Amino acid sequence: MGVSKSESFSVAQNNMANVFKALSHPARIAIVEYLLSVDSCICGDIVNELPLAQPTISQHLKELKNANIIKGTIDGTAICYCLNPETIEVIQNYFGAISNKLKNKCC
Amino acid sequence: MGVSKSESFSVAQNNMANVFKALSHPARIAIVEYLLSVDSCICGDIVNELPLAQPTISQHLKELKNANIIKGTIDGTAICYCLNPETIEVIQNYFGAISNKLKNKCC
DNA sequence: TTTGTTTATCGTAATATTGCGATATAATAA
DNA sequence: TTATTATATCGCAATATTACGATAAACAAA
Repeated sequence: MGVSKSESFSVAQNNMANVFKALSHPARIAIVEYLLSVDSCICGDIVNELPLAQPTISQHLKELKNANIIKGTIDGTAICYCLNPETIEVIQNYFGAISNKLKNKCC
Repeated sequence: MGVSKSESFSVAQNNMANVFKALSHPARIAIVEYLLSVDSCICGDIVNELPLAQPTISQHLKELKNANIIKGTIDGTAICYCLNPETIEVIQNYFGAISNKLKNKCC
């Protein structure tokens, strides 16, 4: 027991769950909001913004990257992280469809 | 360590993270999609739809309820679950705002 | 080359999540 | 009352997540 029975669900369901899992931690929400708040994509000072150690931030960034929520491009010594509009759109479309179906229901 | 440092983040950030945490498991995505697919709100047969035991489903429903993603109303012996449009709207607005801000950025 | 800067990875302790059998609770039916 | 039905809770084992110190890797500057 204790194993998530992901094989029992569709690939699409697992994909959506993974995107939401990446967003299921306040630190990662804070990272997303920080990336939105800065003008350019010259990041890397996230460590100075959040009350977490550098390895912890690096780990959170990795999870956001794996879920395609952010993209990282190498810029000399630093790495430039920014949000991936494609994944934001996927999420928007998912909830847009839910919203439309909900309108035709009794609830 | 291993404690999620949620006190270090804003209430709003924690709230959004909690909503996404509720959606971060394929079984809960499957429950949401099932609730959308049935015509009425007369539910409770989710146990027959998903390959999980009744206590497990009950636990997943509790998490969706705690995150205000679904509502349950008592209907005799059964309980009628349905999606909560308010929370769906909150999520839509969140990504709508992200999308708008992203349009004005270099990425 | 050596030094400094930036990010990633390893290892590990603390804690949280997942799944389910057993059991409890609550309401209806006989 | 005693079933029956539907859902919730308890308790526990297996596994996953979180956080961070130590360290590595990659690159630029001196």
